[in-house]
Amino acid sequence: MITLTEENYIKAIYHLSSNGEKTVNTNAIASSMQTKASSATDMIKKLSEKNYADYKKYQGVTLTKEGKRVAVNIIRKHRLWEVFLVEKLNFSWDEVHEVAEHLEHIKSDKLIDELDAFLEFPTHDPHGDPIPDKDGNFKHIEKIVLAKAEVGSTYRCVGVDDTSSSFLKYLDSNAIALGSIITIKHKEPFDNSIKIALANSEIVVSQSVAKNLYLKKV
Amino acid sequence: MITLTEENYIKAIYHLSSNGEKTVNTNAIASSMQTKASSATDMIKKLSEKNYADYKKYQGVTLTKEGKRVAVNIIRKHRLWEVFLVEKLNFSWDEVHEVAEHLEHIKSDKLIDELDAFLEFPTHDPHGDPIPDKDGNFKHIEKIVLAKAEVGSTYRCVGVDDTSSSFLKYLDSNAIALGSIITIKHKEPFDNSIKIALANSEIVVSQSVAKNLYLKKV
DNA sequence: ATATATTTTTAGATTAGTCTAAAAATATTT
DNA sequence: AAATATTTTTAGACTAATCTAAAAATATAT
Repeated sequence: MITLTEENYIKAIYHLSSNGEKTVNTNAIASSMQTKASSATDMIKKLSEKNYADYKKYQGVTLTKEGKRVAVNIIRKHRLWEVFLVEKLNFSWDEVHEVAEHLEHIKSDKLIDELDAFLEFPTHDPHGDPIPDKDGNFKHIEKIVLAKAEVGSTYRCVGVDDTSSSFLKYLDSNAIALGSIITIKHKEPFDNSIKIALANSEIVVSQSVAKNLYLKKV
Repeated sequence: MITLTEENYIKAIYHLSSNGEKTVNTNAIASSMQTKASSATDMIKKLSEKNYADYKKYQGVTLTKEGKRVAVNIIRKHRLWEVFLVEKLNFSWDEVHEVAEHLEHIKSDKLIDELDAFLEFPTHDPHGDPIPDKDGNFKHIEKIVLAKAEVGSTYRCVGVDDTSSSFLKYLDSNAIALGSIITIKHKEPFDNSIKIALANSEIVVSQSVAKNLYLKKV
Protein backbone atom coordinates (compact mmCIF):
# COMPACT_ATOMS: atom_id res chain seq x y z
CA MET A 1 0.00 0.00 0.00
CA ILE A 2 1.24 3.47 -0.87
CA THR A 3 0.98 6.13 1.83
CA LEU A 4 -0.19 9.74 1.51
CA THR A 5 3.34 11.01 2.16
CA GLU A 6 4.87 8.71 -0.43
CA GLU A 7 2.36 9.99 -2.98
CA ASN A 8 3.28 13.58 -2.20
CA TYR A 9 7.01 12.93 -2.53
CA ILE A 10 6.46 11.15 -5.86
CA LYS A 11 4.43 14.10 -7.11
CA ALA A 12 7.14 16.55 -5.99
CA ILE A 13 9.87 14.55 -7.75
CA TYR A 14 7.76 14.38 -10.88
CA HIS A 15 7.20 18.13 -10.97
CA LEU A 16 10.87 18.86 -10.26
CA SER A 17 12.03 16.61 -13.09
CA SER A 18 9.34 17.44 -15.64
CA ASN A 19 11.30 20.47 -16.86
CA GLY A 20 13.93 18.28 -18.46
CA GLU A 21 14.39 14.57 -17.72
CA LYS A 22 17.41 14.99 -15.45
CA THR A 23 17.83 13.61 -11.93
CA VAL A 24 16.40 15.53 -8.99
CA ASN A 25 18.59 16.40 -6.02
CA THR A 26 17.79 15.90 -2.36
CA ASN A 27 17.70 19.57 -1.34
CA ALA A 28 15.24 20.42 -4.10
CA ILE A 29 12.89 17.67 -2.88
CA ALA A 30 13.29 18.76 0.75
CA SER A 31 12.49 22.39 0.00
CA SER A 32 9.56 21.45 -2.24
CA MET A 33 8.18 19.26 0.57
CA GLN A 34 8.96 21.92 3.20
CA THR A 35 11.05 19.46 5.16
CA LYS A 36 14.73 18.78 5.88
CA ALA A 37 17.25 17.08 3.60
CA SER A 38 17.64 14.21 6.05
CA SER A 39 13.92 13.48 5.87
CA ALA A 40 14.03 13.60 2.09
CA THR A 41 16.94 11.13 2.06
CA ASP A 42 14.94 8.71 4.21
CA MET A 43 11.92 8.90 1.92
CA ILE A 44 14.02 8.62 -1.25
CA LYS A 45 15.44 5.36 0.12
CA LYS A 46 11.95 4.11 0.84
CA LEU A 47 10.66 5.03 -2.61
CA SER A 48 13.67 3.31 -4.11
CA GLU A 49 13.03 0.13 -2.09
CA LYS A 50 9.43 0.15 -3.22
CA ASN A 51 10.50 0.61 -6.85
CA TYR A 52 8.94 3.98 -7.36
CA ALA A 53 12.35 5.62 -7.84
CA ASP A 54 15.88 4.87 -9.00
CA TYR A 55 18.52 6.19 -6.66
CA LYS A 56 22.26 6.02 -6.08
CA LYS A 57 23.76 7.77 -3.07
CA TYR A 58 24.81 11.37 -3.78
CA GLN A 59 23.66 11.01 -7.42
CA GLY A 60 20.08 12.25 -7.26
CA VAL A 61 16.78 10.52 -8.03
CA THR A 62 14.62 9.69 -11.03
CA LEU A 63 11.18 8.10 -11.02
CA THR A 64 10.73 4.59 -12.39
CA LYS A 65 8.00 3.82 -14.90
CA GLU A 66 5.75 2.86 -11.98
CA GLY A 67 6.66 6.07 -10.12
CA LYS A 68 5.72 8.14 -13.16
CA ARG A 69 2.46 6.23 -13.51
CA VAL A 70 1.57 7.07 -9.92
CA ALA A 71 2.53 10.74 -10.40
CA VAL A 72 0.50 11.18 -13.59
CA ASN A 73 -2.50 9.50 -11.98
CA ILE A 74 -2.40 11.94 -9.06
CA ILE A 75 -2.09 14.86 -11.49
CA ARG A 76 -5.10 13.53 -13.42
CA LYS A 77 -7.14 13.42 -10.23
CA HIS A 78 -5.93 16.84 -9.07
CA ARG A 79 -6.88 18.52 -12.35
CA LEU A 80 -10.25 16.81 -12.66
CA TRP A 81 -11.16 17.95 -9.14
CA GLU A 82 -10.04 21.48 -10.02
CA VAL A 83 -12.43 21.49 -12.98
CA PHE A 84 -15.22 20.26 -10.72
CA LEU A 85 -14.54 22.93 -8.09
CA VAL A 86 -14.48 25.79 -10.59
CA GLU A 87 -17.29 24.68 -12.90
CA LYS A 88 -19.73 23.18 -10.42
CA LEU A 89 -18.92 24.66 -7.01
CA ASN A 90 -18.11 28.28 -7.92
CA PHE A 91 -14.51 28.21 -6.74
CA SER A 92 -12.22 30.81 -8.30
CA TRP A 93 -8.98 29.75 -9.98
CA ASP A 94 -6.85 30.79 -7.03
CA GLU A 95 -8.97 28.91 -4.46
CA VAL A 96 -8.96 25.43 -6.00
CA HIS A 97 -5.42 24.29 -5.42
CA GLU A 98 -5.47 23.68 -1.68
CA VAL A 99 -8.65 21.62 -1.68
CA ALA A 100 -7.59 19.69 -4.78
CA GLU A 101 -4.35 18.79 -2.95
CA HIS A 102 -6.49 16.74 -0.57
CA LEU A 103 -9.08 15.39 -3.01
CA GLU A 104 -6.34 14.06 -5.32
CA HIS A 105 -5.46 11.36 -2.77
CA ILE A 106 -8.89 9.71 -2.59
CA LYS A 107 -8.45 6.20 -3.96
CA SER A 108 -11.33 4.99 -6.11
CA ASP A 109 -11.15 4.28 -9.82
CA LYS A 110 -14.90 4.41 -10.12
CA LEU A 111 -14.98 7.82 -8.46
CA ILE A 112 -12.48 9.38 -10.83
CA ASP A 113 -13.84 7.76 -13.98
CA GLU A 114 -17.39 8.84 -13.15
CA LEU A 115 -16.21 12.33 -12.26
CA ASP A 116 -14.42 12.50 -15.61
CA ALA A 117 -17.65 11.53 -17.40
CA PHE A 118 -19.77 13.89 -15.28
CA LEU A 119 -17.49 16.78 -16.30
CA GLU A 120 -17.75 15.57 -19.93
CA PHE A 121 -14.13 14.50 -20.27
CA PRO A 122 -12.40 17.86 -19.95
CA THR A 123 -8.96 18.10 -21.63
CA HIS A 124 -7.65 21.03 -19.58
CA ASP A 125 -7.95 22.24 -16.01
CA PRO A 126 -8.92 25.81 -15.02
CA HIS A 127 -5.27 26.91 -15.23
CA GLY A 128 -4.96 25.62 -18.78
CA ASP A 129 -2.92 22.55 -17.82
CA PRO A 130 -3.74 19.38 -19.76
CA ILE A 131 -5.57 16.53 -17.99
CA PRO A 132 -4.01 13.08 -18.50
CA ASP A 133 -6.42 10.43 -19.79
CA LYS A 134 -7.04 7.06 -18.05
CA ASP A 135 -3.86 5.66 -19.58
CA GLY A 136 -1.77 8.63 -18.49
CA ASN A 137 -1.35 10.22 -21.92
CA PHE A 138 -1.17 14.00 -22.19
CA LYS A 139 0.85 16.72 -23.81
CA HIS A 140 3.01 18.76 -21.46
CA ILE A 141 3.01 22.41 -22.49
CA GLU A 142 5.73 24.49 -20.90
CA LYS A 143 4.57 27.20 -18.53
CA ILE A 144 6.86 30.27 -18.39
CA VAL A 145 7.03 33.40 -16.35
CA LEU A 146 6.18 36.71 -18.09
CA ALA A 147 9.69 37.98 -17.41
CA LYS A 148 11.03 35.30 -19.78
CA ALA A 149 8.50 35.73 -22.58
CA GLU A 150 9.72 36.65 -26.10
CA VAL A 151 8.97 40.03 -27.67
CA GLY A 152 6.49 39.59 -30.49
CA SER A 153 4.96 36.33 -29.20
CA THR A 154 1.41 35.85 -27.93
CA TYR A 155 0.57 33.96 -24.71
CA ARG A 156 -2.36 32.97 -22.54
CA CYS A 157 -2.30 33.88 -18.85
CA VAL A 158 -2.43 30.63 -16.87
CA GLY A 159 -1.51 31.41 -13.29
CA VAL A 160 0.27 33.45 -10.65
CA ASP A 161 3.07 32.73 -8.24
CA ASP A 162 2.25 35.38 -5.61
CA THR A 163 -1.39 34.89 -4.60
CA SER A 164 -1.61 37.85 -2.18
CA SER A 165 -4.86 39.75 -2.50
CA SER A 166 -3.02 43.00 -3.34
CA PHE A 167 -1.45 41.34 -6.38
CA LEU A 168 -4.73 39.76 -7.47
CA LYS A 169 -6.45 43.16 -7.15
CA TYR A 170 -3.73 44.75 -9.27
CA LEU A 171 -4.37 42.16 -11.99
CA ASP A 172 -8.11 42.77 -11.77
CA SER A 173 -7.78 46.52 -12.11
CA ASN A 174 -5.64 46.05 -15.22
CA ALA A 175 -8.05 43.56 -16.78
CA ILE A 176 -5.62 40.66 -16.53
CA ALA A 177 -7.46 37.45 -15.69
CA LEU A 178 -6.92 33.74 -16.07
CA GLY A 179 -7.20 33.05 -19.79
CA SER A 180 -6.38 36.60 -20.91
CA ILE A 181 -4.44 36.77 -24.17
CA ILE A 182 -1.26 38.83 -23.95
CA THR A 183 1.19 39.92 -26.66
CA ILE A 184 4.70 41.07 -25.66
CA LYS A 185 5.41 44.46 -27.26
CA HIS A 186 8.68 45.59 -25.69
CA LYS A 187 11.13 44.75 -22.93
CA GLU A 188 12.88 47.68 -21.28
CA PRO A 189 16.43 46.62 -20.32
CA PHE A 190 16.87 49.59 -17.97
CA ASP A 191 14.37 48.45 -15.30
CA ASN A 192 13.18 45.12 -16.77
CA SER A 193 9.64 46.45 -17.21
CA ILE A 194 7.59 44.99 -20.05
CA LYS A 195 5.02 46.57 -22.36
CA ILE A 196 2.21 44.15 -23.13
CA ALA A 197 -0.90 44.31 -25.29
CA LEU A 198 -4.18 43.03 -23.88
CA ALA A 199 -7.53 42.72 -25.67
CA ASN A 200 -8.40 46.41 -25.36
CA SER A 201 -5.35 48.11 -23.92
CA GLU A 202 -1.59 48.34 -23.82
CA ILE A 203 0.09 48.59 -20.43
CA VAL A 204 3.57 48.55 -18.94
CA VAL A 205 4.14 46.15 -16.05
CA SER A 206 7.04 46.23 -13.60
CA GLN A 207 9.64 43.51 -13.11
CA SER A 208 7.97 42.27 -9.94
CA VAL A 209 4.69 41.73 -11.80
CA ALA A 210 6.57 40.06 -14.67
CA LYS A 211 8.13 37.58 -12.29
CA ASN A 212 4.81 36.50 -10.80
CA LEU A 213 2.62 35.93 -13.84
CA TYR A 214 2.68 32.59 -15.66
CA LEU A 215 2.00 32.31 -19.37
CA LYS A 216 1.69 29.63 -22.01
CA LYS A 217 2.37 30.12 -25.70
CA VAL A 218 -0.73 30.02 -27.90
CA MET B 1 -5.39 20.49 14.81
CA ILE B 2 -7.55 17.39 14.82
CA THR B 3 -6.14 14.27 13.17
CA LEU B 4 -7.86 11.81 10.84
CA THR B 5 -7.73 9.10 13.48
CA GLU B 6 -9.18 11.36 16.16
CA GLU B 7 -12.06 12.21 13.82
CA ASN B 8 -12.75 8.54 13.21
CA TYR B 9 -12.77 7.70 16.92
CA ILE B 10 -15.12 10.62 17.62
CA LYS B 11 -17.44 9.41 14.88
CA ALA B 12 -17.36 5.87 16.28
CA ILE B 13 -18.17 7.08 19.81
CA TYR B 14 -21.00 9.21 18.46
CA HIS B 15 -22.57 6.31 16.59
CA LEU B 16 -22.19 3.96 19.56
CA SER B 17 -23.89 6.42 21.90
CA SER B 18 -26.58 7.69 19.57
CA ASN B 19 -28.86 4.77 20.43
CA GLY B 20 -29.44 6.11 23.91
CA GLU B 21 -27.30 8.82 25.57
CA LYS B 22 -25.37 6.44 27.81
CA THR B 23 -21.58 6.17 28.12
CA VAL B 24 -19.65 4.07 25.62
CA ASN B 25 -17.24 1.41 26.83
CA THR B 26 -13.69 0.81 25.68
CA ASN B 27 -14.21 -2.61 24.11
CA ALA B 28 -17.09 -1.33 21.99
CA ILE B 29 -14.91 1.46 20.63
CA ALA B 30 -12.01 -0.90 20.02
CA SER B 31 -14.14 -3.36 18.08
CA SER B 32 -15.85 -0.61 16.12
CA MET B 33 -12.41 0.78 15.15
CA GLN B 34 -11.05 -2.73 14.48
CA THR B 35 -8.26 -2.22 16.98
CA LYS B 36 -7.28 -3.35 20.48
CA ALA B 37 -8.69 -2.11 23.79
CA SER B 38 -5.30 -0.71 24.78
CA SER B 39 -5.19 1.45 21.66
CA ALA B 40 -8.72 2.64 22.35
CA THR B 41 -7.76 3.58 25.91
CA ASP B 42 -4.83 5.66 24.61
CA MET B 43 -7.03 7.51 22.16
CA ILE B 44 -9.80 8.06 24.69
CA LYS B 45 -7.26 9.76 26.96
CA LYS B 46 -6.12 11.94 24.11
CA LEU B 47 -9.68 12.93 23.17
CA SER B 48 -10.35 13.69 26.79
CA GLU B 49 -7.23 15.92 27.04
CA LYS B 50 -8.32 17.75 23.91
CA ASN B 51 -11.81 18.24 25.36
CA TYR B 52 -13.64 16.20 22.76
CA ALA B 53 -14.70 13.64 25.37
CA ASP B 54 -15.44 13.26 29.07
CA TYR B 55 -13.80 10.26 30.62
CA LYS B 56 -13.16 8.71 33.99
CA LYS B 57 -11.10 5.53 34.25
CA TYR B 58 -13.17 2.35 34.02
CA GLN B 59 -16.37 4.43 33.70
CA GLY B 60 -16.73 4.76 29.93
CA VAL B 61 -16.78 7.81 27.67
CA THR B 62 -19.22 10.44 26.49
CA LEU B 63 -18.61 13.17 23.93
CA THR B 64 -18.47 16.78 25.04
CA LYS B 65 -20.49 19.44 23.24
CA GLU B 66 -17.45 20.11 21.04
CA GLY B 67 -17.00 16.38 20.39
CA LYS B 68 -20.62 16.09 19.28
CA ARG B 69 -20.22 19.14 17.06
CA VAL B 70 -17.25 17.49 15.34
CA ALA B 71 -19.15 14.21 14.95
CA VAL B 72 -22.26 15.81 13.48
CA ASN B 73 -20.16 17.85 11.07
CA ILE B 74 -18.44 14.70 9.78
CA ILE B 75 -21.82 13.01 9.41
CA ARG B 76 -23.09 16.03 7.46
CA LYS B 77 -20.14 15.79 5.10
CA HIS B 78 -20.44 12.02 4.76
CA ARG B 79 -24.11 12.17 3.84
CA LEU B 80 -23.75 15.09 1.41
CA TRP B 81 -20.99 13.20 -0.41
CA GLU B 82 -23.22 10.10 -0.54
CA VAL B 83 -25.94 12.15 -2.24
CA PHE B 84 -23.37 13.48 -4.71
CA LEU B 85 -22.03 10.02 -5.51
CA VAL B 86 -25.49 8.50 -6.08
CA GLU B 87 -27.16 11.40 -7.85
CA LYS B 88 -24.30 12.74 -9.97
CA LEU B 89 -21.77 9.92 -10.33
CA ASN B 90 -24.06 6.89 -10.76
CA PHE B 91 -22.93 5.06 -7.64
CA SER B 92 -25.40 2.55 -6.23
CA TRP B 93 -26.51 2.76 -2.60
CA ASP B 94 -24.23 -0.06 -1.49
CA GLU B 95 -21.12 1.40 -3.19
CA VAL B 96 -21.11 4.88 -1.67
CA HIS B 97 -20.09 4.21 1.89
CA GLU B 98 -16.42 3.37 1.45
CA VAL B 99 -15.60 6.39 -0.73
CA ALA B 100 -17.66 8.72 1.47
CA GLU B 101 -15.60 7.49 4.46
CA HIS B 102 -12.61 9.21 2.86
CA LEU B 103 -14.32 12.28 1.38
CA GLU B 104 -15.88 13.13 4.75
CA HIS B 105 -12.46 14.12 6.13
CA ILE B 106 -11.66 16.82 3.56
CA LYS B 107 -11.52 20.09 5.50
CA SER B 108 -13.02 23.06 3.66
CA ASP B 109 -16.13 24.92 4.71
CA LYS B 110 -16.50 26.45 1.28
CA LEU B 111 -16.32 23.00 -0.32
CA ILE B 112 -19.10 21.54 1.77
CA ASP B 113 -21.36 24.60 1.65
CA GLU B 114 -21.05 24.84 -2.11
CA LEU B 115 -21.62 21.09 -2.46
CA ASP B 116 -24.75 21.46 -0.33
CA ALA B 117 -26.01 24.24 -2.63
CA PHE B 118 -25.02 22.32 -5.79
CA LEU B 119 -27.12 19.35 -4.60
CA GLU B 120 -29.96 21.79 -3.78
CA PHE B 121 -29.81 21.36 -0.02
CA PRO B 122 -30.86 17.72 0.28
CA THR B 123 -32.46 16.75 3.59
CA HIS B 124 -31.75 13.01 3.42
CA ASP B 125 -28.95 10.83 2.11
CA PRO B 126 -29.50 7.86 -0.26
CA HIS B 127 -30.12 5.54 2.73
CA GLY B 128 -32.86 7.81 4.07
CA ASP B 129 -30.73 9.21 6.91
CA PRO B 130 -31.23 12.91 7.63
CA ILE B 131 -28.47 15.39 6.70
CA PRO B 132 -27.57 17.84 9.48
CA ASP B 133 -27.68 21.51 8.44
CA LYS B 134 -24.74 23.94 8.81
CA ASP B 135 -25.56 24.41 12.49
CA GLY B 136 -25.74 20.67 13.14
CA ASN B 137 -29.52 20.44 13.53
CA PHE B 138 -31.28 17.32 12.35
CA LYS B 139 -33.85 14.84 13.51
CA HIS B 140 -32.55 11.41 14.38
CA ILE B 141 -35.00 8.77 13.26
CA GLU B 142 -34.38 5.37 14.74
CA LYS B 143 -33.35 2.69 12.31
CA ILE B 144 -34.48 -0.83 13.30
CA VAL B 145 -33.92 -4.29 11.98
CA LEU B 146 -36.88 -6.04 10.29
CA ALA B 147 -36.75 -8.76 12.95
CA LYS B 148 -37.79 -6.18 15.55
CA ALA B 149 -40.54 -4.45 13.54
CA GLU B 150 -44.11 -4.39 14.92
CA VAL B 151 -46.93 -6.33 13.29
CA GLY B 152 -49.34 -3.88 11.65
CA SER B 153 -46.82 -1.06 11.21
CA THR B 154 -45.49 0.29 7.92
CA TYR B 155 -41.80 0.98 7.25
CA ARG B 156 -39.42 2.17 4.55
CA CYS B 157 -36.44 0.00 3.66
CA VAL B 158 -33.28 2.03 4.37
CA GLY B 159 -30.34 -0.35 4.31
CA VAL B 160 -28.77 -3.76 4.78
CA ASP B 161 -26.24 -5.20 7.18
CA ASP B 162 -24.97 -8.07 5.04
CA THR B 163 -23.88 -6.58 1.71
CA SER B 164 -22.90 -9.88 0.03
CA SER B 165 -23.99 -10.04 -3.58
CA SER B 166 -26.08 -13.15 -2.91
CA PHE B 167 -28.15 -11.25 -0.35
CA LEU B 168 -28.52 -8.21 -2.62
CA LYS B 169 -29.63 -10.51 -5.46
CA TYR B 170 -32.21 -12.12 -3.19
CA LEU B 171 -33.62 -8.67 -2.38
CA ASP B 172 -33.68 -7.75 -6.07
CA SER B 173 -35.55 -10.90 -7.07
CA ASN B 174 -38.17 -10.20 -4.39
CA ALA B 175 -38.58 -6.56 -5.46
CA ILE B 176 -37.14 -5.20 -2.22
CA ALA B 177 -35.07 -2.10 -2.89
CA LEU B 178 -33.86 0.92 -0.98
CA GLY B 179 -36.97 3.01 -0.36
CA SER B 180 -39.46 0.14 -0.71
CA ILE B 181 -42.50 0.44 1.57
CA ILE B 182 -43.12 -2.62 3.72
CA THR B 183 -46.02 -3.50 6.03
CA ILE B 184 -45.57 -6.21 8.65
CA LYS B 185 -48.40 -8.75 8.35
CA HIS B 186 -47.44 -11.61 10.65
CA LYS B 187 -44.56 -12.90 12.74
CA GLU B 188 -44.25 -16.68 13.02
CA PRO B 189 -42.94 -17.59 16.50
CA PHE B 190 -42.02 -21.12 15.43
CA ASP B 191 -39.15 -20.17 13.07
CA ASN B 192 -39.10 -16.37 13.46
CA SER B 193 -40.07 -15.91 9.82
CA ILE B 194 -42.07 -12.78 8.92
CA LYS B 195 -44.83 -12.20 6.40
CA ILE B 196 -44.55 -8.77 4.82
CA ALA B 197 -46.61 -6.84 2.27
CA LEU B 198 -44.80 -4.98 -0.51
CA ALA B 199 -46.32 -2.72 -3.17
CA ASN B 200 -47.58 -5.58 -5.36
CA SER B 201 -46.95 -8.74 -3.41
CA GLU B 202 -46.93 -10.50 -0.06
CA ILE B 203 -43.94 -12.64 0.81
CA VAL B 204 -42.55 -14.55 3.76
CA VAL B 205 -38.92 -13.89 4.66
CA SER B 206 -36.70 -16.03 6.87
CA GLN B 207 -35.13 -15.00 10.17
CA SER B 208 -31.73 -14.46 8.53
CA VAL B 209 -33.23 -12.01 6.05
CA ALA B 210 -35.14 -10.29 8.86
CA LYS B 211 -31.91 -9.74 10.77
CA ASN B 212 -30.13 -8.06 7.88
CA LEU B 213 -32.69 -5.57 6.59
CA TYR B 214 -32.96 -2.12 8.15
CA LEU B 215 -36.24 -0.20 8.26
CA LYS B 216 -37.55 3.13 9.39
CA LYS B 217 -41.08 3.86 10.48
CA VAL B 218 -43.02 6.01 8.04
C1' DA C 1 45.72 20.82 -6.33
C1' DT C 2 44.63 22.16 -1.97
C1' DA C 3 41.46 24.53 0.93
C1' DT C 4 36.83 25.85 1.58
C1' DA C 5 32.00 25.55 0.95
C1' DT C 6 27.97 23.04 -0.11
C1' DT C 7 25.26 19.01 -0.42
C1' DT C 8 24.01 14.62 1.14
C1' DT C 9 23.94 10.93 4.29
C1' DT C 10 24.10 8.78 8.86
C1' DA C 11 23.15 8.32 13.75
C1' DG C 12 20.21 8.86 17.27
C1' DA C 13 15.98 11.06 19.20
C1' DT C 14 10.83 12.32 18.90
C1' DT C 15 5.73 11.87 18.04
C1' DA C 16 1.30 9.52 16.74
C1' DG C 17 -0.81 5.44 16.62
C1' DT C 18 -0.52 0.88 17.23
C1' DC C 19 0.69 -3.71 19.53
C1' DT C 20 1.45 -7.60 23.36
C1' DA C 21 1.56 -9.01 27.90
C1' DA C 22 0.69 -8.24 32.49
C1' DA C 23 -1.59 -5.74 36.26
C1' DA C 24 -5.65 -3.54 38.20
C1' DA C 25 -10.47 -2.72 38.52
C1' DT C 26 -15.11 -4.13 37.94
C1' DA C 27 -18.75 -7.61 37.12
C1' DT C 28 -20.65 -12.15 37.56
C1' DT C 29 -21.28 -16.60 39.48
C1' DT C 30 -21.61 -19.86 42.88
C1' DA D 1 -19.13 -12.88 50.30
C1' DA D 2 -15.55 -15.28 48.09
C1' DA D 3 -14.00 -17.04 43.75
C1' DT D 4 -13.89 -16.49 38.99
C1' DA D 5 -14.38 -14.10 34.74
C1' DT D 6 -14.36 -10.03 32.11
C1' DT D 7 -13.08 -5.45 31.11
C1' DT D 8 -9.92 -1.82 31.28
C1' DT D 9 -5.58 0.21 32.07
C1' DT D 10 -0.54 0.35 32.27
C1' DA D 11 4.12 -0.63 30.78
C1' DG D 12 7.15 -1.18 27.31
C1' DA D 13 8.04 -1.94 22.40
C1' DC D 14 7.31 -1.09 17.24
C1' DT D 15 6.69 1.64 12.71
C1' DA D 16 6.36 5.82 9.78
C1' DA D 17 7.75 10.22 9.28
C1' DT D 18 10.05 13.67 11.09
C1' DC D 19 13.97 16.32 13.49
C1' DT D 20 19.04 17.93 15.01
C1' DA D 21 23.77 17.43 14.87
C1' DA D 22 27.67 15.48 13.03
C1' DA D 23 30.19 12.88 9.42
C1' DA D 24 31.07 11.91 4.58
C1' DA D 25 31.00 13.02 -0.20
C1' DT D 26 31.04 16.23 -3.85
C1' DA D 27 31.63 20.84 -5.84
C1' DT D 28 33.85 25.37 -6.03
C1' DA D 29 37.42 28.73 -5.33
C1' DT D 30 41.81 30.29 -4.77
